[in-house]
Amino acid sequence: MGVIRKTKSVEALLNEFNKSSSAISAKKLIQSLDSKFNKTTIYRVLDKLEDDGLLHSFLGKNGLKWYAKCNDCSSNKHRDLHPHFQCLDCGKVDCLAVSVTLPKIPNRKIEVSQLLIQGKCETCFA
Amino acid sequence: MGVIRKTKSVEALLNEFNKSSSAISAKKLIQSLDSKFNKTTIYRVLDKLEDDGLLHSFLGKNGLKWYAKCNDCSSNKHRDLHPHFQCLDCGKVDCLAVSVTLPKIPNRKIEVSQLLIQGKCETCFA
DNA sequence: AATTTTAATGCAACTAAGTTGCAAATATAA
DNA sequence: TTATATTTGCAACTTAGTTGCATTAAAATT
Repeated sequence: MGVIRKTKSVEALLNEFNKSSSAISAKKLIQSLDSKFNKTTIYRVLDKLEDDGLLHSFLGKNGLKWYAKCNDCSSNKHRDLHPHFQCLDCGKVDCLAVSVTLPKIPNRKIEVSQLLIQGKCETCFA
Repeated sequence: MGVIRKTKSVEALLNEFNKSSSAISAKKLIQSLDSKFNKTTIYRVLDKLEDDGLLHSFLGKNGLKWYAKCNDCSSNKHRDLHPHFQCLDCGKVDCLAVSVTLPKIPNRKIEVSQLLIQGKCETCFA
């Protein structure tokens, strides 16, 4: 969790997340930035940006890793229930600005929780 | 979705799920039954049992695939919000017998949803 | 500004979960 | 008992993500 340096890769990745409000998969980022950076670098920078609270990650369809910008979740240390919606047709993932109340679970300590909702998005739901 | 045959592998796998009420990862099943069946067979039988509504699957930590017996979820076609709890210490996954109400999402068609809660289980939460 | 320290990068090789094609074996139907 | 259809094992493959290490670049120190 060292201080984050202003490198080209950090800049390029943050730029990708500023371009769209959707979540982006690591796979997609590697494809998009293939000519500029090595995939190892991308995985490592994403990791670091998550550690530093600028991004949060979650698993989508097929166990693929997705990242999205943190808006207000940095304050509560990612312990809120952050729902994501993935379209099973086009694959797009959106962060839903909705809060879900967790069930009560006695004798257990909740650290993270993720809710993935899958179906058809506005565009594909004709 | 053909008729399921009473083969040794089907019997062995169902037996594993009858032994414990916890969910079991495909990885674990392959390890347990390594001497008896090929991993390909295990993946295929799990697939089939899920198709036939005897098991349901979801993704746990690191995108690993987990399976659990269907108790009452076969009736509503797996469209209920079925929460799972995974212990980040020992890795165990339990199906929680709690129902969670989904947020309202306009213009989208919800097909599946999964809620994974991670933290420390009763045993590891000392 | 030059040098030292520390972190970031690229590369190649690796790991591991899950998949595929095909021939052989086994279960069910006829 | 024979014919048909499904299941199995095997080996080879796919692919997202990781690791070690030498090199490069950023920031701190002098």
